[in-house]
Amino acid sequence: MHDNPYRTHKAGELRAENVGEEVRLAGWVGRRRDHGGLIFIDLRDRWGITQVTFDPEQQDIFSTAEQLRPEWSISVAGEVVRRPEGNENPDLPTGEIEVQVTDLQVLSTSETPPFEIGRERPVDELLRLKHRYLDLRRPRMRDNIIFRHRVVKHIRDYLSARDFIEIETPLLTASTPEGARDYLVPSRLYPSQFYALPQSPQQFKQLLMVAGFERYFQIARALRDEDQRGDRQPEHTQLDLEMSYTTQEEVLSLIEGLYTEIVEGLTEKKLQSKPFTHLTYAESMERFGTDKPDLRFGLELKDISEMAQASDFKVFSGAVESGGSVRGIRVSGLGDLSRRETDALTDIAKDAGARGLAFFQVTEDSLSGPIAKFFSSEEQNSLREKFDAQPGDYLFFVADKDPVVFESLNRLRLHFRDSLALADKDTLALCWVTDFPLFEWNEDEERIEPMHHMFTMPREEDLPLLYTEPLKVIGQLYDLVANGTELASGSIRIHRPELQQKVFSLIGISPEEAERRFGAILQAFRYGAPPHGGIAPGIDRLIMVLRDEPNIREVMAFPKTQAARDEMMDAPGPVTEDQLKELHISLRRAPKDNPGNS
RNA sequence: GGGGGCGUAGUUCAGUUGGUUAGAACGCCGGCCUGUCACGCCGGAGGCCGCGGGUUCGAGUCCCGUCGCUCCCGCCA
Repeated sequence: MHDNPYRTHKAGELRAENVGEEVRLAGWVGRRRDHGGLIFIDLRDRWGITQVTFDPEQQDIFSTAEQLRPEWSISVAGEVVRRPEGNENPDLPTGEIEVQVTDLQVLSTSETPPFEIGRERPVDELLRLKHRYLDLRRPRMRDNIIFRHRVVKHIRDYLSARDFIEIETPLLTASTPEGARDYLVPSRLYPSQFYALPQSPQQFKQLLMVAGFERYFQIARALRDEDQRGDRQPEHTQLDLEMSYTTQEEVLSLIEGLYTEIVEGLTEKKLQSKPFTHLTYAESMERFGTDKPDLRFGLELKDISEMAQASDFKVFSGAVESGGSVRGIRVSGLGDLSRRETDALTDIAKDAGARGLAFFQVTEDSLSGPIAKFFSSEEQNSLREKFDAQPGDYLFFVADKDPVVFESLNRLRLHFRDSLALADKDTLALCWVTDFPLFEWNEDEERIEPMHHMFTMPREEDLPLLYTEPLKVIGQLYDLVANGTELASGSIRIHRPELQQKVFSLIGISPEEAERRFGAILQAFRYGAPPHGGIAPGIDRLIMVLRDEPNIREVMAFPKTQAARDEMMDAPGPVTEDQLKELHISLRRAPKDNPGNS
């Protein structure tokens, strides 16, 4: 084996036991401390930092060292020496030693970077993205990307050890107008026709089950042409997974084992519950007002509809009589709220569609607040008991249709989580939410639509309901939720063509349309399709949660801006006339100049 | 598509009721310094106040427009 001309060791690995060794290191100049007669450089590579020293007795080297500037790429050779007594740096793994440089090679110089690499401070997002290669040198980003690799490697090992095989599915495929907007790719060979980039490999993985691979996974890119969020990018990565002859319980325990290993093996976080909590959709809504509850803290919803209906407060009784409900939460530790503060809380409820927010403050022997006068002392006492309320607590209520009540109380609950710091950030509350309804009612279009996707298998015992009350059918659907973030979503699939046809007809897809849009999968199911099911955990969100990152960009090497631009490569951008001609495309208007700051 | 926040030195920010020459810290450049590790000390350079228009004797500051970044709603089976 040839000796590497640049280095013999990594900058993070030298320790006291290496003292006396002749080593060579390569990396970037980090902070430099020039004392005139002695120069210290923090040499940084992917693995860490080693302090190297330059002594004026080596004249040539010393005068070169005086020229060194941050982010120059250098290689140095020298002896590992123990630092003088009292000069160790306990903050550095390599802090007991340093390298006395006897040879210095400048491999390349650097302009002054647009932002400091070694200092953790906020930098304008656009500047970071334009110089992503520099942003990625910063320890936070470097560690996130390396951590991500370790998680993905663990996933591959875990699944490979259980007979799963990784199979790639196409990036160029057919458009499926249902769901998110597709990214389209024009076809050169077929004028006026387009490929679509996959929103997920859903149909391919089911076809792989028909093909007999039994256990498939893929670290797959999924693309959706929709507007961004803090946890949504145009392309994201999911662990796509599917099994034949399986059950919901089997899928859940497979993923639970994987996530337990990842959390316990790769992070400092602790799991709130092992095994993970299981909630039905109905229970999750009832207790938390959402199907992705943060279980690290209380503030659970309670239903007081019965009492509210009998009360003199028309807002309450009216809501129940028109088919809605009245629910509330108890919050401690708020002190005395000012008008401004209660208004702000009311705005949170209103943003979620509520018409207002009713509240009481609990006193020594009753309730106080603007609406307390509508409630008899018996009613006030029963409210206090229902919520186990102590003096000083606040009770907040929303009266409306159920979806509005749930959404507004959910938002209030999350607001108090953050404002009162109720959730321990080192705890990971992983939770399965199951038994989702198969369908939901679309108010706008006045039709039934699938809650998850149209290939989901109903519960066996609910099959008859498909013909009588389809909205009551529970699907074999499951989500994995971590601290209020949805991490994964999956289902047992339909594998019998006639059942699939029934579901299509319920959601208004004719046999002809079904054949046209889902022909391959329907046809495949006629050839002895095995029962199968799977799940698709999002990788980016998992890394976000495990690294406490507030934004998905922090866990992706090359993300796009909120406006879906790649500011480094300057994409999207115009193409040449020739390219357009080959694609049989003529533009209605010339492309805008690329946006800039001027 | 809608709403909020932001845009001032290379970077992060401050900038009073509109008022003379737009500041700080870090970074950068130069000098001094042999045990620093956020090294220290001295000195210096660096500004189309995002862009365009308006109000005004006078605009970083007020108004209108526009561009960009960002957060949220819609959207995302």
